[in-house]
Amino acid sequence: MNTPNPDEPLRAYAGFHMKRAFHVFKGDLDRTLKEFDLRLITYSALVLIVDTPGLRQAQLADALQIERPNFVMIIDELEKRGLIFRDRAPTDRRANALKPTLSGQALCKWATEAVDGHEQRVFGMLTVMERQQFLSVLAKIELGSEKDIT
Amino acid sequence: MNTPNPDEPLRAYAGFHMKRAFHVFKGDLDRTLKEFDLRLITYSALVLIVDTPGLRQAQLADALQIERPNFVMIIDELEKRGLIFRDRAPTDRRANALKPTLSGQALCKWATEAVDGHEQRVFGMLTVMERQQFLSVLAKIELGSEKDIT
DNA sequence: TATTGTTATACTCTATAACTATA
DNA sequence: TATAGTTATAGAGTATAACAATA
Repeated sequence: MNTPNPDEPLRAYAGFHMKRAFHVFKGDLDRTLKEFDLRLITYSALVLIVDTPGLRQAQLADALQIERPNFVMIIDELEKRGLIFRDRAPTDRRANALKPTLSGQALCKWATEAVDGHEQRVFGMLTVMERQQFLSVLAKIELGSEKDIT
Repeated sequence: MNTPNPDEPLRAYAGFHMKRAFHVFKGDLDRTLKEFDLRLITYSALVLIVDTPGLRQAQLADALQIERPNFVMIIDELEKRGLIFRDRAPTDRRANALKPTLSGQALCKWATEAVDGHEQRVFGMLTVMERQQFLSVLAKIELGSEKDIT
């Protein structure tokens, strides 16, 4: 503890490196999505609406792990651009069924191709097996939180 | 793209899972550090000052990858609590040499023990090899950003 | 009474311009 | 003139309380 080592200036604790790696990753992803005037959160919402149309806002916000009030602005943004629209849910007049427009589906497809390119850039130096194992560890960490909520 | 699959509601692109895993990870780490009235960034700064005392603020901010203006408040916070102090650099009266106090060293040690426990919790379900490979991939992603700055 | 979407708000984190004192 | 630390500020991202419409 009290013997600084110039060869190892940063103590190797995971939280620090996880933050830095996420920062690098997000930087490249943000640059990639900026071409389409999307952010990580708006792209995530668009993908989800394209893949599973008809869900209500609360369900989407829950899937994206963001608070409902913050989701309103995100949906506003996508709707103003004509990428998705709020449809009245037939069974519950309080709820909005979120659905993609044709141009929303098209943009989602183009952006996803660019995101594939981004993943090639960021994961390019990894073997296929390293990449799979990395994603599997991410999934395990995500699930780890659920066991805490006892 | 247009065929939603209820079994796979979330398309598996890495950025989304990286964000969620980081969120879970940071949540547990924040809860751990709260015991010591520390945040990830103040803990990181304290560790760095304890391990390599005498560095100036710009060097620390650079190592922590945060902007110099934002680092001032962090140092203020640690100094007010008597965990570190700003010493005048002998060769340059503009610069501050950052050094830990005895109580700063003690708190760093206790907090680090708690952080070790946090890593056991979050990585507990991984094998030693999975954990090593995960950290090695994080390091590779971090380094990936340096090759972009050509 | 509870829930959906919404508004307003506040707090953290991050990024940039500009000042001061030294070099 | 350039740099170290600082101040002020603005923009994201995130979290909570409270309201109207509906269940």
